[in-house]
Amino acid sequence: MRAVAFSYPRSYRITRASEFQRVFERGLHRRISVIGLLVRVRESTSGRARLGFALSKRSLKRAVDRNRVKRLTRESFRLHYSQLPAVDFVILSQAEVAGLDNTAILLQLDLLWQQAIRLYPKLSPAAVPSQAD
RNA sequence: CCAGCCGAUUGGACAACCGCUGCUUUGCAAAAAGGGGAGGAAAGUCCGGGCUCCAUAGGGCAAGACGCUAGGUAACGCCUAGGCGGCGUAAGUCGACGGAAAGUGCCACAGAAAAUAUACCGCCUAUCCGAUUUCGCGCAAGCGAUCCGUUAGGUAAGGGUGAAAUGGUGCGGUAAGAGCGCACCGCGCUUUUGGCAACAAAAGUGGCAGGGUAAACCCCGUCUGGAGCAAGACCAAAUAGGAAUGCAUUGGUGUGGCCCGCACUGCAUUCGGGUAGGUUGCUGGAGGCAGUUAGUGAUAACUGUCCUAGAUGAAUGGUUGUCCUCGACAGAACCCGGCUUAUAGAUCGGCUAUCUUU
Repeated sequence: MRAVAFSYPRSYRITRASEFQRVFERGLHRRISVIGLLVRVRESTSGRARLGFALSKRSLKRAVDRNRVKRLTRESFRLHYSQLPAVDFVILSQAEVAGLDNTAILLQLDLLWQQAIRLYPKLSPAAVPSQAD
């Protein structure tokens, strides 16, 4: 049961060019920003939260840094998935991320998910925040 | 022992939990289990190939790359061996290392002169006699030499300039000088010997060509058709732009920088089409490892053995704990061979020089 709760299958990702375009459509998305990352968000058509990346070579020059951001974001997304609203997230990078270490990036991601939950309270699955651990 | 040179390997380890991914097995399916999952540079995209399509890649011009010799290779701008030159005591290492007696261009400043050479100072000879500094002879006039100067000529030994000035040193020679003559060194040419060759050595011969720059144009030799896996092939919603046959041969397009050549396009008739998306190309290969043989070596041949990433918004990870020397540069995207650049440390092998000891 836990294995199901924390998995990250293909259906949790944005895979089609048209779906990326939908999120980027002018005036229809919302923006969330934390240190080093910009996120564009729009209500998902699939009824669940999905994640996509648009990391530019200009902001993150080295492939190693791009991979690191993707892996950490995916990991954090996976662990917070049960609390997230049914929206599409597209992650854009800024050059400062390369200077942050893993724990700092994970901290920023925590802030990101909290903002998303506040923005879309109706779409979030847990109306009652689960404080029990 | 210390100081170096060359080559090679490695690039935190272990455990737990939570994930991702392709393969195999089980299963109707959902899923489960098993074992696999970044690099020496995966990088820069600088060369060379394979593969694919364009015509089967053909002719000419243009353009570009390369440039000591021989070999290796699928090929190369790579590698190996050798030659020559520079650096180093040495092991070694570095070199766009063909041609400047085919032509053109450029060479600041300085200097007389920078290339058909040339005479500024100096040196020497002759001349004019002007002057009379000094000396000799003479009673003197004067004569001879000398010095300062005029004119004509000889001279590249010396000075000065420069990155570079018609080869260097010595002896002879000369009015002074000069390859003017000779010896040795350097250079050119010829022959012989060694070497496949680059080249080296020896002998003879010529008094001796003539600055630098070819990463300036250029000349000589060798090589190169273009585009790239978003190549290309297949299945196929939506929408008509397609195919075959006949006719037409001017223009347009494919074609690469251009020309030739080649293909397509136009009209009629009959059939049918290929954008989103998906599948494939996609990893078994000029493959790795071990051995034997040939070769100085790069490498090749043979035998045995192994299968060792294949993603597609794009996996190969995250957290925690323990240990240590506290972890560098950095992430596959069709695949190989190189080159270049980045890289904390650790390990191994071979070699050189100095000192000490034997």
